[in-house]
Amino acid sequence: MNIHSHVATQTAQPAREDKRQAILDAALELFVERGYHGTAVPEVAVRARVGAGTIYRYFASKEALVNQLYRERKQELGTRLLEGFPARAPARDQFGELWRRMMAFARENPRAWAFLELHHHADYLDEQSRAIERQIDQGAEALLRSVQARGEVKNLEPSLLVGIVLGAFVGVVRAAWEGRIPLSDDQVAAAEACCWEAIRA
Amino acid sequence: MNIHSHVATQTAQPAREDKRQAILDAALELFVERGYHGTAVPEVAVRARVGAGTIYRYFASKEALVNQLYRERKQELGTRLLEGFPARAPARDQFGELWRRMMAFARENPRAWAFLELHHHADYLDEQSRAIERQIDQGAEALLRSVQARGEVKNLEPSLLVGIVLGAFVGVVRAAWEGRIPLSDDQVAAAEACCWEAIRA
Amino acid sequence: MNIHSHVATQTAQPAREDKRQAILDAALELFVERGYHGTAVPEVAVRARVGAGTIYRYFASKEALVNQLYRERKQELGTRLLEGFPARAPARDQFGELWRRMMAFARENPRAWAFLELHHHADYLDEQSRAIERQIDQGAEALLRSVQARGEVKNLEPSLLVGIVLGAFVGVVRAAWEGRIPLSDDQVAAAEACCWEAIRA
Amino acid sequence: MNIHSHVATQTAQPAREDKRQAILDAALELFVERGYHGTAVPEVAVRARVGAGTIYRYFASKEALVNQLYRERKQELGTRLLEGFPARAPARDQFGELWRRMMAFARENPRAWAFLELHHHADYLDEQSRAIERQIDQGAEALLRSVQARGEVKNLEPSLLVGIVLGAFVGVVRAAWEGRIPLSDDQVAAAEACCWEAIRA
DNA sequence: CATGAATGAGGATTCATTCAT
DNA sequence: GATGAATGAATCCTCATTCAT
Repeated sequence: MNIHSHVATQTAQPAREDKRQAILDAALELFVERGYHGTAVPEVAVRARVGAGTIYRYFASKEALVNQLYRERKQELGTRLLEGFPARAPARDQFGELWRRMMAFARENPRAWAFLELHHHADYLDEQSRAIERQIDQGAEALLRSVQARGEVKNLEPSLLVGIVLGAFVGVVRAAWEGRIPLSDDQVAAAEACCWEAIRA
Repeated sequence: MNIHSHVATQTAQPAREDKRQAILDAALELFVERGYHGTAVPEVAVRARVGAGTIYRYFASKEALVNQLYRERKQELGTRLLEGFPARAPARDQFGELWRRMMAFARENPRAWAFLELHHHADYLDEQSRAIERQIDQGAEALLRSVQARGEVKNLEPSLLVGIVLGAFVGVVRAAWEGRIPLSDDQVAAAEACCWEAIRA
Repeated sequence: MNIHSHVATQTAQPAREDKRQAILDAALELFVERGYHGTAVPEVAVRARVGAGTIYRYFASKEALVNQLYRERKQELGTRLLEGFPARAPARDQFGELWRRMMAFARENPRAWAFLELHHHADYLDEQSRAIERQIDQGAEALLRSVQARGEVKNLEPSLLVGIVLGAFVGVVRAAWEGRIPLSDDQVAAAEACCWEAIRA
Repeated sequence: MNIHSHVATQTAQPAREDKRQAILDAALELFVERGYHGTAVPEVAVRARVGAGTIYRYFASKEALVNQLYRERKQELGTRLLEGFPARAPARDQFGELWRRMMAFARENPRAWAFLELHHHADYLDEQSRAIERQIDQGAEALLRSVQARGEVKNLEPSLLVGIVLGAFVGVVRAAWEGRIPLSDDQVAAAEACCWEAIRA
C-alpha cells in the first residue's frame, strides 16, 4: 500500500460513503416529514443531490432503503443505550442513566428518534429489521426488569411499567419536537424525576 | 302516507347511513393498518363491500374521507372527555376521571384511538380538522392546568406534565394494543396511580 | 273516446312528450356549451329536471341521444329550407330565399344551428344520421347548382361556391353568436348581398 | 471537449426535441379526429410511440398539452400572416396577400388549421392562450380594417365583413379537407376573387 | 313509469424502477 | 460509476349505465 493508493482510498471511499449517507439522511428527513408511502424516491434523490438512478446503486429498492435506515438507526440507539451500561449501580442511578442516554440520542438525532417512533412495527419492515427491533427493545426492557428485580420499583407487570416510562419519554420528546416546551437540561431532569416517581416502589 | 311507505323510509334511510358508516369503518381499519398513503381507495371499497365509485358519492376525495373520519372520531373523543366533567371535584378525582374517560374511549374504540394517534398533525388534515384538533387538545390541557392551579401538582411547565401523562397513557394503550399486557381494570387503575405519582406535588 | 279519456290523453301524453323534449333541449344546450364528450349524462338529467335513469327510458344510450338530436334538428332545417321552395323563381330571388330561410332558422334556433355546425361529421354519428346529413346537404347543394345552371352564377366548381357561401353564412352567424355584430335585418340583408356579389356571374 | 461528447450532444438534444414534437403531433392529429375530450392521453402516447408517463415529463397535464399546442400553432399562423406584410401596397393586393398567406398555412398544415378552427374559444384554453388568440385575431382584423379605411371596401360593419371573408375561407378549406374539391392554385385564386367581389366597394 | 343510488370500466396522473448514455 | 429520461403498473377519480325501490 503506497501513498498514492492510500490517498485515492481516502478521497474516493469517503465520496462513495458520503453519497450513501446523503441518501440515507435525505430519506430520513422525508420519511419523517411525509411518511414512507408519502415520499417519492425521486424526491429523496433531489434532497440528497444525487440522480434518481444512483439510489439504486446503493439500495436494492425503496423498501431496502427504509429497512437499512431503520436498522442502522435502531442499532445506533441500542448501542448507545447498552454499551458500557453500569450494571452494578444502584437502581435509581441506572434508571437515570437510561433516561439520560435515551434523551441524549433524541436530542442529538431528533429526526432519527422520530423516524424510529414512526416506523415502529411498520409492515414494510422485513424480518431482519424486526429481529433488531426485538433485540433492542427487549434489551431495554431487561434493564428495567433488573431494576425492578431489586425491589425498588413497584411490583407491577414489567411491560406496563415500560409502557408508562417509555410512553412518557416519547410524550416529552414529542412536546419538545413540536415546540410546546424547550428541552433544557432542567426540564429533562425534572421529567426524569417525575417518571421515577411514577414507578418507584 | 301508508304503512308501506313508512317502512320503506325506515329501511331506506338506514341503508344509506349504513353504507356511509361501512366506508368510514373500513377506512379506519385500513388507515390504522397501513397508513393513509399506504391504503388504496379500492381496498377501502372492498373491505366496506361497496363499489369503488360509491365511496365518491359519500366523500369528495380520499382526503375528504380521512378528514371526515378524523373529525368525527376526534369530536367523539372530545365530547366524551369534556361532557359533564365534574368541574368542582378534588384534583385527584378529576385526574382519575380524565384518565378513566380516555381509557374507556381507547378500550371501546381501540382502532379509533390508534387512528387519532397516528394522524395527529398529518399534513393532509385540512384547516377544519386542525381547528377541531386544537380545540380538543386545548380543552384537555386546560383541565390538567386547572388541576395544577390548585397546587396539588408539581410546579412544572404544564406542557411538560401533559406530555408525560398523555405519553404514558399512549404507552400503556399501545402495550395493550400490541398484546404485551392485558388491559384489565386493575392494570388500568394501577397505571393511573403511577401517573398521578409522576405529577403530584 | 269520452271526455275523460280525452283529457287524460291531453295531460298525460304531453307530459311524456314534454319530458322527452326537456331531455333533448338540455342535451342540445350542453353539447353546444361543452361538446359531446365533455358533457356527462347526469348533467343533462339535472338540466332537464329529470332523474338520470329517466333518460334511458327515452334513449338507448348517450350516443342514441346525440344521434336523435342531430337527426331531428337536421331534418327540421332541411324541411324549412326545401319545403315549398319557389322552384321557378329567378335565380337571384332563389338565392335570397335560401339565405333568408337559413338565417330564419339560425336566428330562431341559434343553439340548434351551433349544434349542427359542431357535430358535422362527428364520429359518433351513426349511419342513419349520416344519411340524413348527406340528403339535406345535397338538397341544399342541388338548389345552388340549379341556380348556377341558369348561367347567373360564376362558372366554377359548384362545391367551391357552396363552400364560399355556406362558409360566409356560418361566419356571419358565428360573429353574431359571439356578440361581435348585431344580427339586425339590415345586417342580414347586407351580408346576403355581399354573398351574391361573391358568386354572381 | 472531444468529438465524441460533441456528437453525443448533437444526438441527445434532438432526441428530446423529437419526442416532444412527436407528442405534439400525435395530439394534434387525435384532437382533430376526435376532439379534446374524446381523446385519451394513452392514445396520444401510443400514436407518439412513447410511454404514457412520458407525456407528463413534457407537459404538466392534458390541458397544458392542448394549450401549448394551441399557442404554438396560433403563434405560427400569426407570424406567417403578419411578418413583413406589405403595409403600403394597394388594398386589393393586400387582400390577396392575406388570403394567400392564410391559404399557404392551411395547405401546408391542414391539421393545424383544423385544430385552430376546432379549438377556437374552447373552455379549456387558459388565459395565456386566449391572449394570443385575441392578439392574432385582432391583428388580422386590423389588416382588413385598414383595407376598408381606404374606401375600397363596402362601408359595412367591419366585423361583418371579417365574418364573411373568414367564414368563406374556412368553408373553402373545409370543402377541400373533406375532399369535395381539389385545392389547386386555380381554385384558390378563383375563391379569392369571389371573396374580393363580396366585399369590394 | 320515474328515480337516483350503486357500480365498475375507463380516464388522467404518479412513481418505483430500469437502462442507454 | 452516475445519471435522469423513459416507462407502465398502479393510483385516484369520473361517468355511462343499471336496477331496486
